[in-house]
Amino acid sequence: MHDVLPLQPDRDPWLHAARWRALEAAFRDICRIYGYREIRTPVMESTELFTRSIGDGTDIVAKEMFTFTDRGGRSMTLRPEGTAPVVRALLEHGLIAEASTLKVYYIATIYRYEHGQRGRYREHQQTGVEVIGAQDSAVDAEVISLAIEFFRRVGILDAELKLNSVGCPACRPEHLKALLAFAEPRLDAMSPDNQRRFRENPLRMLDSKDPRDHAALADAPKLLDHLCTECSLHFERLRSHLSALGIRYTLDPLLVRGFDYYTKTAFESISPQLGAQNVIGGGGRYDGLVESCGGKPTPGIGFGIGTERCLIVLDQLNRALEVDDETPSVFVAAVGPEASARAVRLVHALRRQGIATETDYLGRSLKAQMRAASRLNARWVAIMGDDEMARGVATLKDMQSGEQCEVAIDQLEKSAASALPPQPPS
RNA sequence: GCGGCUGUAGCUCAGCCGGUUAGAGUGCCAGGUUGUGGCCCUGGAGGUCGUGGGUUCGAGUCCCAUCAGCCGCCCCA
Repeated sequence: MHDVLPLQPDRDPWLHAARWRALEAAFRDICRIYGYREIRTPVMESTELFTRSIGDGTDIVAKEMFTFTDRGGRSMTLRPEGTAPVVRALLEHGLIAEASTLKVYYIATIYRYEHGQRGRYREHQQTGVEVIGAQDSAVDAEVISLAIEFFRRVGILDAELKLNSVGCPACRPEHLKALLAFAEPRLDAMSPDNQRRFRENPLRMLDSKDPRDHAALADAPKLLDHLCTECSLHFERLRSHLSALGIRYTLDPLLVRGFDYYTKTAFESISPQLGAQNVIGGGGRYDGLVESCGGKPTPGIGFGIGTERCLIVLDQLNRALEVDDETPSVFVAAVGPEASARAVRLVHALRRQGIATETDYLGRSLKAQMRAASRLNARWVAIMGDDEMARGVATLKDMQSGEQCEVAIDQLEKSAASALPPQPPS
């Protein structure tokens, strides 16, 4: 968990709220271009939604959920992922219709009970999309290209795409049988970790980092070699779409995702900037999920992107997102009680005209106020002291050129645009 | 959930084999300019030494616990 701050911290620029706004704006924009609409769902759901959809045996369900019992005795869980709640909401509101396609995006806070470290937080944010109702591999290509295009736009230029197919309920058991048969006689040669995986999650044996496991399983049966004709065809078409779009990827037969509901297409984007937490986005197809949530059999596909990880990658790459302007146009510097009282009205009048205006409330010296204005990068300072009060004017200083002139306060309040000197193109 | 490292001023960090008033840089405030920013000079404020116990005549320093952060594993965004 971490705070997102109003000013840019020296050490971790990515904690600056302005960067979060910029990244979210870029995501919303790319979603608009691709035709996705926003959905927002509650942060907590019935626990059963996740145990049913993600799968009992997965790490997330087994040990990473924030679960509690509410006063009515129901088991509730802070959402550990974005897809299941979206499917639940769309079903509940009857938005999933036959022979139609629904495309949504979300920006959501996600909770996982695990040990934090850089890039991995118990509370973090994911942006994601879901497409419900289409099984065409062209949709897989669209979803992947949306993610890639997002990375490109925000400046994550080193993202690598890994692709795999995890098959479907028709072909997966075949492969699993073959894998178990292959692995069993070799168990003694493998690491304790992999002996555990053999029982709990055999697919994960394949991407072990232990050299012993690598050697023992080098010739293990690959998922891709056991795909049924439907899955195989789907995968081939997706690959040809991706190459048509010029999207580069590496085939990773060992890529396995952490949720049980995935079928066919699985993909991940990784960035070498991140160390152990190098996955910045991942997703896949889930053709059985809608049905298991109580709907009619309906295909679906989506992905999630980690906001924190993207922002950290950008820090590492030393790339600054273009953030919105938070600098004031005018800083009103009043000296003395009479001028300060008058300044309250001037500040209000300027703001009414849509001019970003700041002022000082500490009764500091003019020098200190000038320094504050300079630090805020204010374009102009309106100086009001006893001299000015006596004549109903303010001294207007151009902080770039250092030139100053006098302007009637009344005029500033009525029409500041005409009173302020024309702004030179910056 | 497992293993390792680190917690001293707002920030980045010094602080010797335990020794008396805990330092620097930067930032902040003020003055030098009796009403004018950025540069420079001078001064000032600011610290429960993460927290709680223990050892000791004496603990920022050693020991234990705890919390937080970081690195790796597991897993994942």
